[in-house]
Amino acid sequence: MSTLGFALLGLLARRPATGYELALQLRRPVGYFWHARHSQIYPTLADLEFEDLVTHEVIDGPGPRPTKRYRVTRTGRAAVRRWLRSTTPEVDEGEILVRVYLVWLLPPRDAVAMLSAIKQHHERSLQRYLDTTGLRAPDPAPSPRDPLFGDRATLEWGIEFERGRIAWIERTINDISAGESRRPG
Amino acid sequence: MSTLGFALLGLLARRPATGYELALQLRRPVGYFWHARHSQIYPTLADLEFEDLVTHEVIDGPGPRPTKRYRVTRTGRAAVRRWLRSTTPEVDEGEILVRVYLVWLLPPRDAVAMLSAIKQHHERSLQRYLDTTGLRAPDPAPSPRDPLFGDRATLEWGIEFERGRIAWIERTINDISAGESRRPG
DNA sequence: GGACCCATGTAAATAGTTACATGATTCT
DNA sequence: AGAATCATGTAACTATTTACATGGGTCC
Repeated sequence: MSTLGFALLGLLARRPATGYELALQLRRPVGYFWHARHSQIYPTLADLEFEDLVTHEVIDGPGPRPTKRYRVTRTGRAAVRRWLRSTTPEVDEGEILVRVYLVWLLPPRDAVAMLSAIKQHHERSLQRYLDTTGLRAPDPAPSPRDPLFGDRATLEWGIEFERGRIAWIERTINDISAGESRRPG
Repeated sequence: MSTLGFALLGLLARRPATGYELALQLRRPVGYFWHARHSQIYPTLADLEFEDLVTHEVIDGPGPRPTKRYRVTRTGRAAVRRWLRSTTPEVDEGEILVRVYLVWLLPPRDAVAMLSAIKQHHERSLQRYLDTTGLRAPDPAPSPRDPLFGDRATLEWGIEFERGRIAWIERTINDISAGESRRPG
């Protein structure tokens, strides 16, 4: 199952919605750069329904076709949670934001475990970048007409990106701990 | 023409190379997260050759098929430069790193212009995120079992990402200016 | 003998974008 | 009258990944 499928299940776990409403929510991404269009969403909803992860009821609405309100099934809810708990050593970039967006579906302990796994992934990437010696802080600095200028600039971005990610994940983990201690469950 | 096509032209502008060598260079991305596999690279090289942007000579090497060393043509060089100079209001994310990687192909003035256009794009995105009120610093902080927790966390990431990008582009622009004044062209 | 590197390709599948198609209602 | 919003779908295309296929040379 695709990331989009889980994203839709997660959104439907908040409240039932039509495909159109889901498309609106995924149009401008909450959280950088994960989005989807209606042309991807409608077929995916049909797939989810085929697998009994969602159901729909027809409600009245405009348009030449019936308006469908989808809701996630018990199986569907379990499927997202199972996916969120399954940690893989290599985490796909597109997937990460969706996982964090759905972090509220897990009990705090599992949520922290998932975030830690993602953090480790970024720590490995950062280390790889830092190990790329010879390119960082070369002396003299490469001229802006030298190919090395491009190498160095993009490498610096990679390092900054990974550091930002790691810091953000650490803050999110802390927020979970703080929230958990405030209302112990 | 695809981003990959321009990436290959840019790499070949450094030095002639075989498809295999290009694949090695694009396998682990110099600069976060732009990469390509050989199965995409070989057909793209054929396309580039069809459009007279690259040529090849057969050299000896292993393997059941002839080993080809590609080099960029004069037309090809002009095509990358034209692409780099063409600024569009919306810049595709995947494209940005490739553009910066190839920034050395442009005279400093044009390079700065391109980077400024990309910076503006990120400034607009940042503003959109900052305008998403109600989600930032809500009081009380959302519980980690509340969907709003996911909303807030991913929004914070978006803001951080855009700020990091803008700072990085500004530094790169400064580096170009510094490099240019050191060796005036 | 088996794994790995060199080297080039194709095929099949998934993911994602853009464009086509329909039609009522509400706003300007 | 024209545009925008609600609402659902399909078709065609591009981008990307994974797997298949071949075969020599080197290293263990």
